[in-house]
Amino acid sequence: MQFKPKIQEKRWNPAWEKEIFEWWASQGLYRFNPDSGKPIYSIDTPPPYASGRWHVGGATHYAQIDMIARYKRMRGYEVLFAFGIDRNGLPVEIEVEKKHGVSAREIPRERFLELCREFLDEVEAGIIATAKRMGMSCDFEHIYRTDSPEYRALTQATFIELWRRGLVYSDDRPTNWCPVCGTTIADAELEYLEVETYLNYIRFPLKDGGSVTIATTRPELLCSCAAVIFHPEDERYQNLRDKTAVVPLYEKEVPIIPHPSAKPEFGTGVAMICSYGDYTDIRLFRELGLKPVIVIDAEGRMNEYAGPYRGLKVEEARERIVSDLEKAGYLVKREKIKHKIPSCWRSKNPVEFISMREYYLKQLPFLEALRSIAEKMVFHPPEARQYLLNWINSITVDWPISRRRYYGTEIPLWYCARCGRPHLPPPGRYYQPWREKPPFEKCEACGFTEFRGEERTFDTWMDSSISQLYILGYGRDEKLFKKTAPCSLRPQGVDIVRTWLYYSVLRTYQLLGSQAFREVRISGMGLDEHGEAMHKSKGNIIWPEPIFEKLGADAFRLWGASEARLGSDYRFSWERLEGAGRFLTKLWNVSRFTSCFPQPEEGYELQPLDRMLLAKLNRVIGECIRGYEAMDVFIPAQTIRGFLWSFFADHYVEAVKARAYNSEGEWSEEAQKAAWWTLHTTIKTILKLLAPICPHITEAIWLRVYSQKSIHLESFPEPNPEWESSLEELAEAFQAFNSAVWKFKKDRGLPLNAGIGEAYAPESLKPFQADLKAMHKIRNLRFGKPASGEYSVYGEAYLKP
RNA sequence: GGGCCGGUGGUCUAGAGGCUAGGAUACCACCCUUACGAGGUGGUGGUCGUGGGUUCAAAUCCCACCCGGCCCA
Repeated sequence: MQFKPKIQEKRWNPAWEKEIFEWWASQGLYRFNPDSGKPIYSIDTPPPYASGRWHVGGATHYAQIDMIARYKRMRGYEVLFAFGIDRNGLPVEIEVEKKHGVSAREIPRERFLELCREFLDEVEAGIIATAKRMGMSCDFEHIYRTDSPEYRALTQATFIELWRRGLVYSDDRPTNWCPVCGTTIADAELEYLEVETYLNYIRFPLKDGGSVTIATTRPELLCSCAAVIFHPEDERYQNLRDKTAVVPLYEKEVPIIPHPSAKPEFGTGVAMICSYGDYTDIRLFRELGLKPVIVIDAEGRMNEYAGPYRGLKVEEARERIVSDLEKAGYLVKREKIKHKIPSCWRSKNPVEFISMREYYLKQLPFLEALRSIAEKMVFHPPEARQYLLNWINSITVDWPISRRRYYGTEIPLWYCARCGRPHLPPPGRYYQPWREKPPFEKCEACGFTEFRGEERTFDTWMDSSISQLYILGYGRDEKLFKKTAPCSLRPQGVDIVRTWLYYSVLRTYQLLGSQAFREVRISGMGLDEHGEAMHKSKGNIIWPEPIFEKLGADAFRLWGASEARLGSDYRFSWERLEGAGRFLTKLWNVSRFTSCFPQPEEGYELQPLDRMLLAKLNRVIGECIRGYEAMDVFIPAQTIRGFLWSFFADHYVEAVKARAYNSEGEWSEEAQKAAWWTLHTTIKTILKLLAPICPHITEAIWLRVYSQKSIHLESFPEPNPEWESSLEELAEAFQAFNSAVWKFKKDRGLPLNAGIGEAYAPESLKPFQADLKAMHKIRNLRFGKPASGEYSVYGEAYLKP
């Protein structure tokens, strides 16, 4: 009998991946059908931010999410695997300003928005192309964009709802303000940069005589000093208790208070509390009930409270006041120090804490409820929950949601031009108050008929934090929303737990009183070869496209799955990527070998060797399910690789070859067919187990050998109780015996296909007698230990040439 | 400064009290075997970050420290 492989090509060619993707697309394989009757599994895929392409870390992240989606589909779910593009926010504005050399504040707003849109379209196209090239199975026919009128209308509608419920307020508050960017900065956007500055030692006279020296890096804030603190256990200053200090130059009396926030080792151990030099100041003003005086304006200049320094920039005022203090004899000394100051993440400029009227969304009243929701959601890995809890526990102020920016969702408000009363439009459509006429006739308070449109936009997290509500149809398709909420899965990186995850959980609770997600998957960060995060500014970004060209998307995906346990950071490595590529070659060839043989449906009689393999295969199936259910694709990737390569190919296939070919007719037809059946059953199972991770190559093999229909329409394998067998326990002894024989031949300089005269194998391997004999070409195969004679001994194997 | 995570052959990774610390990759040697040389087989290579402690027994638990990462202040 002649055996010809159905798979003709000797190697897997990654270039075929594109055709396979097209074939899927032409069938609409991944189209979401809410009416299929299957249970719905919804995935709130992170909408990638369209300011730049994906690097390998980003691409890996999305590839892993795709594996989960494909697994869930094979488990019988109707998977809502959304794909959106996040297009709101500051980074896009910065890129556009750079690219066109314009300033958003200086060109007409309409024109600026247009430039942003052009830029976003370009970047978006690149991201989508990459997503498709990776074989992602999201619904590309329904991509959403966070800057679309539909999306922004929903953001605005949710704001209107929260406003009506009294959760939005505007307030004078110390706000992180970047004088360079001219915008408020959310706490989440601050960066702490180390800078060199002077620490100034300033003598404060005491009201009852004597003096105390304080140390400060912000002498220009002297005019806003409201208290002086020392550490309660600092023995040097116990005599200061209940004393009053006099602020130099301003002659203002302030209390001296013992407080643990004072660091005895910093400066003199005595500090002044001003409004506002840093977060400690803000906290203490609140805690001690002090009255703040704001002395810096929006341009970063001193105001009238600074007296003679009015109109000066902060840095100028600092130099001037230091020299004035020196002249007046208050400056004790100056020291150069390095310290970390809160800075604008964009301009790297120190932020000032100034008072601005901004909109806030209440979050403090919800923290307790959010903690209990965090406990209810299932986290993968479980310890990732702590990231969210830590963040919730550290929140002390409400969320500032208004931004003085341009490319974002507009705050839907108009103000009466006479009395200033804010008016909300009805929810439903997208409003741009800065360019539109208000949808009302006259002020409900004073009856005036002219209005001023709000010019500010929302913090972009106001948009992003409703992505899952948007994809589930909230406010747009109530029928769908009823079916799908809460969202099944939020997959995201660990770096945005405190923003995206937290805000989503908060907003959903505020709007619906319920939990946003059933499950949350938190993955680690993709790092470069040296274990460092990839940043444009560092110049260490690795792009995935050359990898797709050279090794293909499947090799990349397999690498991305095999690199680290869920939650751990993973490093890029070409070496290891190539290793993944070699595994695909192995898979291809072992499938090619199997494809030589017919696929019997009956008339086969499983041999012990076959039953051992199937029992092990059961174990592999169980392990893969366990891994996918834990959302940790590392587990199936490693399990499949180890089984297919180190056991199936190296041991089972080598052993069963003789029986499968049966060229001497030594085996019965039933035994030969059993080899064929087992080979095909194993390959089919492995292909399905691996299909979520390597969707292209498994499809290519599937279509060549097993079916006209896509493998991705198959059900995921389940362990088969009939395959359970105690023969599985013999696997190790079987491998050990094979290794012994191979080593024996190697030691004697014999080729592996050389014959052996006589061999003793462990008694337990007797069931495999015929296969072992043929596999190693042993003329006399016995079991147990030889009574006498000269043998080479390898463990439990006794061998004679 | 705080929290969390990590440190295992040259490189990467598994192991969460008890088999000879498993695997990948690289390296070396051998084998051109009726799927695969982009193969196969075998092998060299480890003070499990450092120092203490608990235990009959520690890579694993505890303490301190060092290094790296992420997040926060």
